[in-house]
Amino acid sequence: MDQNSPDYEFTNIEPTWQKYWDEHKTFKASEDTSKPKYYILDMFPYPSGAGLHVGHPLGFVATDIFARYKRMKGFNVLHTMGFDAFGLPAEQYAIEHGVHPAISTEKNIANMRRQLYQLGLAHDKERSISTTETSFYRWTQWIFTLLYDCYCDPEEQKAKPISDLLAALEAGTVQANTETKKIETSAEQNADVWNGLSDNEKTDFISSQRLAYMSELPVNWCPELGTVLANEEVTNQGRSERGNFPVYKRPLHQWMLRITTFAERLLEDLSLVDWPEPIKMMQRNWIGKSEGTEILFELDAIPGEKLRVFTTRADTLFGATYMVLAPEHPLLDTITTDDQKASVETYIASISDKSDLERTDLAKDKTGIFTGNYALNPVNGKSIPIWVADYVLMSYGSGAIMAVPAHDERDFEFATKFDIPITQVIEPFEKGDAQELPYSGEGRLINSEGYTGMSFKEAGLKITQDLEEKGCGKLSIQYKLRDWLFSRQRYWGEPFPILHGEDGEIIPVGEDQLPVELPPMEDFRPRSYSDPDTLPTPPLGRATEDWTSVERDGKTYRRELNTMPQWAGSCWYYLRYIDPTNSEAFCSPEKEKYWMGENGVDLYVGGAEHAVLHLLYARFWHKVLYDLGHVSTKEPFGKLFNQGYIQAAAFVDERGRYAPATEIEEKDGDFFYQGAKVKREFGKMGKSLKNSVSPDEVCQEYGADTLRLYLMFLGPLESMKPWSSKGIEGVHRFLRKIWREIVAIDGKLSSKITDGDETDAETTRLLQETIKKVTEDVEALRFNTAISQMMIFANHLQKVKKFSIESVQTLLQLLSPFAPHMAEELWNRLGATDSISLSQWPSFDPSKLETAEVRVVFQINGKFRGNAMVPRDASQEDVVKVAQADKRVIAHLAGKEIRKIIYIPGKIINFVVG
RNA sequence: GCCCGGGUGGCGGAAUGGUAGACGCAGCGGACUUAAAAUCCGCUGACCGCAAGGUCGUGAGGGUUCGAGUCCCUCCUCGGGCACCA
Repeated sequence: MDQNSPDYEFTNIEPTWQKYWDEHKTFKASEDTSKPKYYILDMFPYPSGAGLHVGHPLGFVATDIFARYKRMKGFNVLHTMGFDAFGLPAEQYAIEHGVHPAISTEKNIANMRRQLYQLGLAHDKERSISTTETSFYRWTQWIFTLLYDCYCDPEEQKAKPISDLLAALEAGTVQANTETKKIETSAEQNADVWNGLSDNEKTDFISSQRLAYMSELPVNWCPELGTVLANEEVTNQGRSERGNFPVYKRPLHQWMLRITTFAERLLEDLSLVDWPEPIKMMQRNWIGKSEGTEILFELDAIPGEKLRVFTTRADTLFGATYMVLAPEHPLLDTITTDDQKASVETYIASISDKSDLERTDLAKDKTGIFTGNYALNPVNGKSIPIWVADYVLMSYGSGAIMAVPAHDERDFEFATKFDIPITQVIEPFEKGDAQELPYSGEGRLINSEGYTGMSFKEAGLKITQDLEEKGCGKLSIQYKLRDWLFSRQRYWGEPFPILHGEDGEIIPVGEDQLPVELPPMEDFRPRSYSDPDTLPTPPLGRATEDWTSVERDGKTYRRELNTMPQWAGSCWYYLRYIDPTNSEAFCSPEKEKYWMGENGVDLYVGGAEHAVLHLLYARFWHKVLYDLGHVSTKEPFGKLFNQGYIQAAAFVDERGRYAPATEIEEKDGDFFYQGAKVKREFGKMGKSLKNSVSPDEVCQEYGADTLRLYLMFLGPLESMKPWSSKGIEGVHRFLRKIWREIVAIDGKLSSKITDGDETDAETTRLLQETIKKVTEDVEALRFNTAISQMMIFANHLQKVKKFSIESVQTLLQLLSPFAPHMAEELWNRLGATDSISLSQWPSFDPSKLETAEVRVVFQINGKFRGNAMVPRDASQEDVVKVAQADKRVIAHLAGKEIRKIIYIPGKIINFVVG
């Protein structure tokens, strides 16, 4: 394709209109309450050093089209884009390129802004922000102090200020249980317990309730990255998502966010949002709610001490033939008998050396050892041996289980290996169903004394009830979700607004002292280690004394040296778009109410890779802000849409190396690089597969309008599809076709255009159909079929001799969200003085869609045998007559008896024959 | 292993239970041109047939229905998620 085609000069047109929109602030969003609002959002992009490839704009173009459409439909649209520029990827890029992240980040943002600009996106540029700006992260820090100053009220399941808790404790309306670290409510008011506590105990208890807290817990320590990572940032191979380095569990003192207290609401409120079902499912699985029974087992040799387990199958209690403790279980030492002490210690040592990877994936074989001690089954007093095994996890339930080998695959495997008895207590309802053990299905109880014969469901409830009466059991709910590890030992992140006193006192930096700015540091690199036993050292520890040390009321404090993780900024950026320059608040309440409306963000588009991480974290923060009255919706993102990835062909040679996709020659279905045969595969576009296609190249060669159109024409937005530069000619031809129908070779308007109403009936009908189809398709984000329909109409215009200016103006309006530059240019040449982007979306007249005649298909036994035009309101009799006069129908009916006739007016007439 | 989402021409993909393959790419033939590019017209699922037309055809096999790519059951296969969560 020659970019200097004499007719359609997109190289001039596109920059002209981009400048026009800029200068006229065409897409500036303001709080115009006379119009309904529409808030459309793209997932927060990270400004990669590699720049965009054509896969990135897929979602950006989709939201742009939809936003432009909504604007033309009369909505006040908020659509902008900022940059998630803090975090590991940005910092790793800086390290790899030997640049300071502040510099590389700024450069990468500038490049990305340029790339986005040339796509003609209708963003409100004045609302663009970056998480690395102090005016932004001061509010990230502010929200952190809110989390620090809050607890979750167990009754109301609601975040409230710590001062409320203190007041309640002092008034005695709630009690502090210092054992379980739980807030308990009791009938009578009693402040004695609280008043009896020492100051330290009080502080400890309060800390144990804060939504942001410090804790020493086994965390994911990645020595090579020099930082700890959240569970979500560790692959199931036990390596870091970024860099694929080994990760070790180490108990370290870290900041955590108590997201677990919101587990139930995060689960429940999924019903409030319009999200793809698979994403909701992933969140449900991640939260992992499980209803069951908590059972207390007395210990044979240790009176008074009890072992707490959680089970979802209380009905199988009579089948519990052994117990298992997690290796980290606090009672393990107490329980282990003297003769077993040595072997247990050897066992613990053998597994503590293992990484998570070895403990889970590779260790298919169960390991464990007997502790020497026994527990008593509360239903029958039988003693049950207690083992320790690493297949039980300390982090779930109580870190101990009752093992029922007959009805649990894992327990069965373990029992078989260690010769532990297996007692069947459930048999299938239908005898003859899978009798083989382990059987984990439904059934009725056997070998269970008084419960024998009951259905498993009934028995589960009854046993739980009976245990509860005896005080050794109760219904219980467990979640897989863990608290969120929130600190990183890295430089490029938001500093914590926290000060540490010499005596261990922790105080937040006051609101008037925010932001705590990241100190400029030459040496920002993390210390990385190959020895997993080294402790992390945050780079901020090397900042100058005047930053790390702070005076408050005559006391010296040390700043928190960790930084926040990547996810912090993306938890609330959508609220800042609403009021990006506010220096008094993160967002003004009035603007928040207007733009968030009833359901929050009206459309949120992004990849499915954020299904649990970002979306769960952001929902959590939003709920806290909601509880504290800072936002007005329960959920941040009312509707979510996942766009599919764009894949591209990549070519591997014999030695497994990737050859540049641009230099591949194809011959008879085989592919060659420099004469050598290579194999084709498909993968995510990127540097490593050497198959990136930059939007810059495509824009230069075909223009942004063509790229936008092609990205949308490739296939359904939600599905994964391969990029091929071949097909792009098609949509480019379509645009040029429209151009030529409107502009003659001499640059004047085409002589085919007539003034006044459309005179051609078919053009009128097809235009109506096109308005209808495009409107419905855009509304449902089916951009590919909307484009097809416009192609059909353009092909029609080409065939007719004349068409009205009005018809073609309407077409341009339909086209304008997709190819805005060309649409503006032609709209302008047709005489308009205002932007097409501000014109009103065409509506269709259903009555004009109806034709006097309709095509009815003839079928014999459901098989197509012909068709004919009949009057729209033709009766069955009339249609039968027409059909029976058809040659093919006659042939197929010959000698057969008509048993039945099915007539669907305007569609088919079907003869059922014998 | 469990839970989702797919499988339709040479390719990307269209089809409220009602003509499978819209639209586009690629391919073939033609027009225009000194020639090319661009553009336009025609053909293009497979097989049989001069044609009219017929038979088959949406991963495989069964079923429901007058009629199934579409609904139900079983299986194969690709992609994604979770994975000792008691």
